[in-house]
Amino acid sequence: MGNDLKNETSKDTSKDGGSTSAVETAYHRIRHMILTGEMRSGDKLLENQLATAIGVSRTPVREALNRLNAEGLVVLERYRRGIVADFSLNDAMEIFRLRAILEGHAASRAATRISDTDLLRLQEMERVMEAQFEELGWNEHLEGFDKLNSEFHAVIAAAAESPRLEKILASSLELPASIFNRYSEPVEVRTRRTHAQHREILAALKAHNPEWAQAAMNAHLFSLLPTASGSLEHEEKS
Amino acid sequence: MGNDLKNETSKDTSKDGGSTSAVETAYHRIRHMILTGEMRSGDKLLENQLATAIGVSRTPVREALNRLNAEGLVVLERYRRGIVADFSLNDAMEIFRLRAILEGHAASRAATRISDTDLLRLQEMERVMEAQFEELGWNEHLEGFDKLNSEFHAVIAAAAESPRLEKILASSLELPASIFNRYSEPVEVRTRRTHAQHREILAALKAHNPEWAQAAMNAHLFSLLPTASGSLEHEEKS
DNA sequence: CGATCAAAAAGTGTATACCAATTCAACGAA
DNA sequence: TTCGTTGAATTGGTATACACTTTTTGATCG
Repeated sequence: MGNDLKNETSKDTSKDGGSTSAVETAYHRIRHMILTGEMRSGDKLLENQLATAIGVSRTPVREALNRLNAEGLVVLERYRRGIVADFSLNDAMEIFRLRAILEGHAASRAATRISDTDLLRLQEMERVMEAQFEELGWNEHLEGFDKLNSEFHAVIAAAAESPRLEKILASSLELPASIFNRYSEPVEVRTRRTHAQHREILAALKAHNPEWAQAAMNAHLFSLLPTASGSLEHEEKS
Repeated sequence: MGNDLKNETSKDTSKDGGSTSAVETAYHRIRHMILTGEMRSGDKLLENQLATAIGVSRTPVREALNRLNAEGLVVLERYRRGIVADFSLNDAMEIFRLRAILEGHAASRAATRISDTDLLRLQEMERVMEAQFEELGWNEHLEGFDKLNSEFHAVIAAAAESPRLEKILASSLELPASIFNRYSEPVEVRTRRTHAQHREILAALKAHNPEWAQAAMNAHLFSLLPTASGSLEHEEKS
């Protein structure tokens, strides 16, 4: 299309390409800050401050905050400034309980639907996760692990071919990594077990056995669920 | 600037009272139109037109549309006008499958947590539903039934004491009544069965028996799930 | 010194105007 | 018919203004 510009106002000439919308930018930036722990529970989220920091106006920031509020990562109350949500031990337990139910169901459906190429992708992801762990050790592998792990679960959720299920898992049951690490067992305890469980889930999917896949996924997630015994120490830090 | 217009343009917007925000007003109005079938799948949702119709500005209408989009009732694509979402048979089946899983879990939890006053509320609701049916007959009772039925399920979801579960059920798994009626068995077939199932759920909750409550709720929802006979309609998305 | 309360400051909710990017619809040509 | 083309319509986003509410500040009082 030979589109000749009639009025190149030479204003901002934004280099960001414009392909991603301003809300998307704001949403991902803020979400990332929360999930990685760059922002902590209770931190203030001021619309103007975020807008200038991200480089957009208040409007898309407000939309992003609303989405994050709906997802439970941000608490918004009328006329009050937003704050990063606080996750108690009970919240973490609830999230893992629901994830166990829903991802178990997803694994069950995925077992009879997943493609061979997706199976290979999962296998490769797990291989890389384990290789990084061997190479980097107990703690250094975490940042890469989190990303691959999310992707591993996301591939299974997508293979379930249930768009609402996929959306719920992706948007309503996230927990900031910092919170997860606070309530979970130490890395040393859970890493090897997680890899074994991933391998078992993969085996069940390869066998196209829905019950096995569901059970393996359930076991995996329930094993991550923080124990109720820790209810004594949930008001540790302020 | 004639900033003289207070608020409450011609219509008093019913009994809401003035304390609700403009987004809430817009959200509930549009949502109601979709769920009751006043707007049908594919209908256009123009921001300006909705804004003037509801009596607010574009800004809150946009927020409302975004929320409805996230809930799956509205389809928004960039620069395109919003349309009321279309629900295929597969969509209806998916929704009831997920509701069965999640409301079954909710019923299980509710069985050991529900208060006596909530049990009485449920009993009363069911009594009214059945009385209205006896009085009004097969079709005339529907509009009142839908409301009470939603409330019945909502009370159980709330009694589960799992806020995220409650929110997911309330916001991500709704189906417009018109769609439900299109895909479901005719009223005559399902009404008596529904009342019997409600009574059974109530009995299980009264007995504080989680497994029974879960099974009864599952049976209830699966019995409403449209039959898979017409399995492959293509639902094209591009 | 600390509690209380009212005014000032800060922040959100909404309206409005405006423009760019894109879609939508009507028209005309091959 | 079926294509492009083109102008109108619509959304995405910025900016500004202001009402309403919360939050902070600061003065006053016990």
